[in-house]
Amino acid sequence: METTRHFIESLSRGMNLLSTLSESFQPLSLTELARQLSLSKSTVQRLTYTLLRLGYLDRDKETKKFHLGQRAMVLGLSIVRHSDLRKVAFPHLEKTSKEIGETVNLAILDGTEIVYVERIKTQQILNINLEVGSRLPAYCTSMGKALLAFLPEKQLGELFRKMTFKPYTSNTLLSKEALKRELEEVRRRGFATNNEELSNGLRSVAAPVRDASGKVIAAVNIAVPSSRVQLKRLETVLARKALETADRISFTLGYRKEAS
Amino acid sequence: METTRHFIESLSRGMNLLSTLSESFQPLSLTELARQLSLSKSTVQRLTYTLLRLGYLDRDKETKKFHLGQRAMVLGLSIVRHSDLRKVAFPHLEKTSKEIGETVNLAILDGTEIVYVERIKTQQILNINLEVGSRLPAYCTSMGKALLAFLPEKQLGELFRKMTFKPYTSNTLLSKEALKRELEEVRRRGFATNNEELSNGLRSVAAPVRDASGKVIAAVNIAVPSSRVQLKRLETVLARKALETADRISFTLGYRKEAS
DNA sequence: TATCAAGTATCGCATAGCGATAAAAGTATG
DNA sequence: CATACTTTTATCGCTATGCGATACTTGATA
Repeated sequence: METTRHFIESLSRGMNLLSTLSESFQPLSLTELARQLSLSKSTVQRLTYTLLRLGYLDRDKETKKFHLGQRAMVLGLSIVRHSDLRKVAFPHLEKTSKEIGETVNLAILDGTEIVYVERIKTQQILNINLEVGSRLPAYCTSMGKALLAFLPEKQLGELFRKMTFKPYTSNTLLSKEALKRELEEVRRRGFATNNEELSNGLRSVAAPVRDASGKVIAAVNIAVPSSRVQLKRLETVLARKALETADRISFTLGYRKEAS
Repeated sequence: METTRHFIESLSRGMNLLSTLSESFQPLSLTELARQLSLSKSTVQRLTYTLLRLGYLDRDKETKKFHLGQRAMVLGLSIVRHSDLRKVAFPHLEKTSKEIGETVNLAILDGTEIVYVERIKTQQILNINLEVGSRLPAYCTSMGKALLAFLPEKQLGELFRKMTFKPYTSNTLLSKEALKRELEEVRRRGFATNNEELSNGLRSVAAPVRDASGKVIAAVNIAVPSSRVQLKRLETVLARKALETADRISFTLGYRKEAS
């Protein structure tokens, strides 16, 4: 198959534009979009014209900046609603949260970041504000590490090339070598921890969720305030809970351990 | 401006395909997509190839059917997360739900249907299963009627042409004439009711939410079991609550009544 | 085994989409 | 208010991109 003649460049560009705007915290101008997408202004003009016409974008009359339109909202809601992963995982997450009385999360990997798919929050106050759709760096989050650990070597190598390490706390891993060792530990134990690496006062433990083919597609974690949960309890009791939850979800998704 | 030369047909087709699949309850084959989209198989082959390559679609190895991919999930989550309407409305919905102890919803109009944007559910059991992203016909729902009532004549006329009326209950409105009279009543009173028109045992009252320009962009409703709430209470006490909630959201979105 | 349908692959073609550019509009400054 | 600069809007020649028709392969069924 002549693959280059099957790839529609203009569709790809349109999707990139929509994705860029969906991750932007403020409306963007035509010139800024052209800059971020490395496209000519006239190309972006046509892309935005098309998406405006279709209702995926809207435009502020005064500032001329673009933001997402109603059809994008409808699309986003439909996508999230029909997500099998989220539907399957929700009852399991809820069960675990009720059993242990802690916040339980589900996330997927996008590039070098995790994206939160679902959150079951307890009433405890945590000191970072997260919601469904929030993104965090993978390297200093338990779910991120659980996802990175089971990537194919080649893909992991590519992501390493893109990673920049930032010292959030004195515990944050700051080099590829340190992260590699950590990921080996994750593979050995089957779960990943975050010991105040993203934020002081926050610990978590995560386990990988597998689909029917055995591929790790998501991660579940249990997040706790450090003041209440010691690292030892995290790595034993709560790790077991995270693993059980991930296994239940994986089973519902069709994963069978014997088959791998 | 030469608008036809600015509209990118292939981008439009790709968005339509993605939208179709996001609203489908099961995976779709290449042939079925071509049928639904009225495109040639080879065009759909290229569209799907592109979206597969970008990660927006995935494909089952055995059935060859397409379903949404991980990047679609990321996109959907980002869109929903950054929705101003939802962020603005949530605290107001929550406040009202706490005050009256009933289920409160927010929805937008897409074609002849409403799409649920947010739901604050109480513990009471209701006999239809709805979630964020769910769609219902506009003509027999209070939020649908609140949205239809304030559409421009031309747009409303176009939607009337697309509507098919189905007798969900003995109360369901079954003709354009009846719906037109109902929408006049909505405009007169400023709110819309659903008196067991969609489902026996269910009543609701809805009020329109306006953006800064005064355009009705969403609707809020309060949904109750018929057994507990008489129509008279719905049209007085709860209608006032719905209107107040909608007004608070509208105000936060920048709508100023004096300006219109 | 023959038939039919779905999926995959090819290719000629013309117009769809591109980018360079010009014109218009908006903003900032002295 | 004039000028300079930036952004947005509009135009147009050009070519390669995307199209659809079609052929080929694969899979299912009677």
